[in-house]
Amino acid sequence: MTHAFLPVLRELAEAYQAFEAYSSAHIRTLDLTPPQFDIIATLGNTTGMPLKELGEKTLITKGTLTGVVDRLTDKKLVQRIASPSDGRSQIVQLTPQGEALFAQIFPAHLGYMALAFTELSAQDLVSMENNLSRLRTAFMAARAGKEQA
Amino acid sequence: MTHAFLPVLRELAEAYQAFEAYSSAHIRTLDLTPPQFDIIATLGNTTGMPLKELGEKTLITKGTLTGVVDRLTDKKLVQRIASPSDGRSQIVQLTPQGEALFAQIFPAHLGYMALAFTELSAQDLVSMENNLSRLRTAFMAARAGKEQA
DNA sequence: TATTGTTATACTCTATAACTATA
DNA sequence: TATAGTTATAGAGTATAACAATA
Repeated sequence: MTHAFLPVLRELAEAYQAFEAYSSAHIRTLDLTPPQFDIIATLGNTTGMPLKELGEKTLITKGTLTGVVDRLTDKKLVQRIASPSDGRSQIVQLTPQGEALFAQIFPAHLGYMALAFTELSAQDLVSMENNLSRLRTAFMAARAGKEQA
Repeated sequence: MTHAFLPVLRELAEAYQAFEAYSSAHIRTLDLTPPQFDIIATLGNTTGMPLKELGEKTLITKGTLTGVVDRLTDKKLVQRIASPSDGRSQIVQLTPQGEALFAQIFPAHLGYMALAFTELSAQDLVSMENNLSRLRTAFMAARAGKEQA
């Protein structure tokens, strides 16, 4: 049995691309890019967080994150404030406009995504969640193994 | 039960990102980008194909594809030849150097990817493949539903 | 010395549309 | 008229490294 994992890789890539295509079609109608939406969604219902933490949650590296946050600042959706506890740190938070946008589009986006799941049972969802979690763990373990080698 | 699908979306995104991070770490050591590797892998063991077909298989749109193929041509890894049957069509194929590179790196990449699957059983793989296929189908059906609406 | 964030560089990909040359 | 591919445009994300301010 050689490379029986190949169909899994192919299906993973295709499932993700189908998700991404479906999701981003909606996001682009909101005049946001997927990374910008990710940041708005991450900052929603919080009082803000340092750029470092925002980068960890969205998997955007710091050099890139500065640019994405700049563009959201130009749109008046987020703002930077100095951290009270660390002079090196900038806290990013939604502006009132950003909060209003979040309150409007986040539920709408969930409703849009829900349309894709109407044919799947609760059992299906649990099974998928477990399988995907194991897959993620497998890649992370392999990467960690490579690092120490 | 509201939005029970959300963990599935999160796990899908994280599993894909873990896969992408692991896979592309190897690809970058080969001095290729992921789209470039995708093209080399698609052209390997073929006699070439029109840009249109290459775009369909790699999910790269035609305007972008011209640029990616240009960069691979600069590296002497692929070449364009005129289609014998359709004067509008260009066929892209690996050069001898491209074929040599494919023969060298494709098995190496499979071996690298296999390291991530050592802990998963054949049953696991079948289950994952089925779940991912259903997920992809769900997104594609939702997108098709939106289009006709 | 180490860390947070910005800046700079150079590239790669993306979306979109206009354009050409064939069909 | 429609299709294959190129070109043009403008943006947006990526990797990387050097840098300033602060810890």
